[in-house]
Amino acid sequence: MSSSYDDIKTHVQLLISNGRLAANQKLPAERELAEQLQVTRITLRDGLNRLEGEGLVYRQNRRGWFVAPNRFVINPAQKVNFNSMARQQGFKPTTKVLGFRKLTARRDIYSAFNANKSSKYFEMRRVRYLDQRAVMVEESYLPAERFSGLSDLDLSGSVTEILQDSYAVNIIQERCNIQGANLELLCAGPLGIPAGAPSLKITRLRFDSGEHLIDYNIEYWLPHAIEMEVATR
Amino acid sequence: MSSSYDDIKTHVQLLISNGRLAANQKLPAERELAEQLQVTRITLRDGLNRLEGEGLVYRQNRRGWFVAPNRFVINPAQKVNFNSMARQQGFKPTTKVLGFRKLTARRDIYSAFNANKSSKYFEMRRVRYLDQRAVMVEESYLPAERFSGLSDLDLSGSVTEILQDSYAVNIIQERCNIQGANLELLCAGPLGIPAGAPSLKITRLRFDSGEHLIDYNIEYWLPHAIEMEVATR
DNA sequence: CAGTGGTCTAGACCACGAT
DNA sequence: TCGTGGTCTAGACCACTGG
Repeated sequence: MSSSYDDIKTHVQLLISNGRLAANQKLPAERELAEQLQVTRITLRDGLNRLEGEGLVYRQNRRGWFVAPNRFVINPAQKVNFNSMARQQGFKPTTKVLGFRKLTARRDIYSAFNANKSSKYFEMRRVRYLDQRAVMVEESYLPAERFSGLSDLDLSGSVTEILQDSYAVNIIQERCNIQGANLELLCAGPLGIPAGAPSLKITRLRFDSGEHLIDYNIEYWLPHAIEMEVATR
Repeated sequence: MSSSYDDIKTHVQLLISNGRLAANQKLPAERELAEQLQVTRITLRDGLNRLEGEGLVYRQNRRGWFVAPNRFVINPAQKVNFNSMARQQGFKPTTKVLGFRKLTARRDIYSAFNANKSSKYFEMRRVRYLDQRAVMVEESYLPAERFSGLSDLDLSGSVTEILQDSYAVNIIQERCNIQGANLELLCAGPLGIPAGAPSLKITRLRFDSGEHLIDYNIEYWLPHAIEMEVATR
């Protein structure tokens, strides 16, 4: 009843636990592992995909397979600050702004804002890293006329803080939707994985004290890099 | 830049949207689809796996591929009642009890209960169906001495209601942890999918008014059968 | 029992990363 | 440029499902 997957798992765990490989270090090449295990590359890759699903390893486009570190814990029911949460958990967070532009938004966006088709929005796209590993791509949409001058500010930090400090807007309510979704090329690229790979898609609608929608936010997380905590009473 | 995946997706979407195939109906056999598309079975299966990731189709062990219905919306931050929520969304929910036994619990369980190694628990395992499709396996652990006689009750409904009606215990607080996890055979079997398939694992710690842990609950959901809503202020 | 999906072999070519 | 991962071909055998 032992499958070749079990062999692969055992083998990789040995490589890791022998102390030879620490978190974020690269595994041997697929062809070499397949040789060591006497299986075909396709079988080996099936196994690695499963190990990825267990959070043991992760991949990067055409660079190889790496030992996965501990999961990052996020709390979607909080006005999270990515940077401080990451540091609390012993990660070194960084952010790269992929793009910023003004646009007439897609239907799902302007209808969420309860606005009409011709209304203008800022779109901001960013990648978030933990210890140099890209783990999330984020798309934010904010009404353009309300936040004029936004592009002049430092956009690598927390949007919540920018809104507070520069526009005196406080987010006090959120509605999140969480689902598994495949990545389009536009998001898969910055994450360094192939298009079509699975992700955890978190859509946040963030409201101010007047119950007005302020920030329409979509996050695509590597599904095995994180776990979520939600507490309620 | 068109990949064979795009062809497969287009082809399957045509089959569905042509009205020939409604929700929960079976697709043609893999070999037949591969023939129609002039690709190998392994390539076709890669494509179907991706379509599954997009929530378009789902599989059942050695039975075939089916057209996926709409996602079921769950709210982990609520004392959910699976049956009534499902009916609200137009599904026909059913439940099967897989097993019920008294045991000395695993370490993660008795330590969550802040109890010692020799304490006894009831373990209840159930499968939940929506329109005959298995979508979730649930494992509940409850302290045995507090809920004696539990096995004599009807266990196919809501645990929350049983606790209320028969033991006058009210759940007023919950802590959830949500993560992607691969399925062990014990859970994959009842869901009709192969071991190692991905799932969304929701662990709930459910407390009464005295902040005592009452119910230690683990749910394994088909990741593409559901989406989650979380609201906060 | 026939046909299906699940798993595996043994190759191949291409595009991109590192150097 | 060389080696890597990403993708694909063309088969095979087994375990299980369904009639």
